[in-house]
Amino acid sequence: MKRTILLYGLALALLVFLLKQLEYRFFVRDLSLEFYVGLIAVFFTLLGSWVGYRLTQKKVALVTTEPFQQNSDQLERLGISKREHEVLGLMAQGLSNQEIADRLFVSLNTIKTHASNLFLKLEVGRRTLAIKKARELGLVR
Amino acid sequence: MKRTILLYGLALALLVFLLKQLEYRFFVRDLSLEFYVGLIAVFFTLLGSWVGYRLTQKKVALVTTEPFQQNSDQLERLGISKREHEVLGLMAQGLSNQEIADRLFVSLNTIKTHASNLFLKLEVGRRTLAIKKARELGLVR
DNA sequence: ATTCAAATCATCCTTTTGGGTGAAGGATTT
DNA sequence: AAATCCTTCACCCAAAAGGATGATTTGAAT
Repeated sequence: MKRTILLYGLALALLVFLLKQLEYRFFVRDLSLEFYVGLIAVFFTLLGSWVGYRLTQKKVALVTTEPFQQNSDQLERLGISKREHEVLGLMAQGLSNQEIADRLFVSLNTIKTHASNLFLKLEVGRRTLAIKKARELGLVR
Repeated sequence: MKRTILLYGLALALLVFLLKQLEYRFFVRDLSLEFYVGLIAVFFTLLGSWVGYRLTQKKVALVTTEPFQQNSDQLERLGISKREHEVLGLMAQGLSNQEIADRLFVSLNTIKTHASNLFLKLEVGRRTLAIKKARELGLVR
């Protein structure tokens, strides 16, 4: 970002310098104002859209390669505990309640309780919908 | 897109017009060239990055809503029929077998048969795993 | 010390899913 | 015509998931 601003400033300075040179060396005052405006407009339009492209590209890259930074807010908002989040993650990987129970060294009933609470907090009535919603909210994966 | 180009042209024309007016009414030739350049640069930088944002936004939307071209090969490879694929899609949206049956105007048993065949072809034993695998193979969504 | 949320487990009961098998009608291919 | 595939549906049975409720323990906050 700092590099971008720096480049921008340099480009601006360079352009002003070039125009000044033109002005004194070739009496370019005779050139129409439209010409100036057009030249600068084209230049900065290109620069501007390049910058815009750069900025959005970074955002896209973040989204696609690292879709994980917002889950905390949502987790807190929905009141999902650490353990519940853990269960939710294993659920999203396609594990059955029994497999989750074995993995976490607790009973099947415990996982069923966690699952029920998760469904309440996510406002869904089915495991598949819970997984879908959790993914959409960025809570898992 | 045409609207964008049109807006762009109008903005450029408007700016030239305004500068012309300034030039004749207030002898702005006395104002420094740097002022001109700066003004136009800021204006077109904003316009340019707005356009750039617009363009990339569309690209992003396309990417996120349409990541689809490879499923056909996998579908054929796994021998998944049209109807089965349809059921798979509704499954991935979190619908229950009963809901899928209602949606497709067939009986619950029919959907269960499709589901069982899908699990065989996808080599999974659970609905959640089928959804996960289907997603990974690009068969749905 | 009391309160409170989180985590654990249980029991009972219903619904959903999944597995296995069979079968009938339709379309396509051989 | 026969074979094959797709789609549809049925029945039976078992496993998994889900809903409701209550209880115990533990750790953190008040």
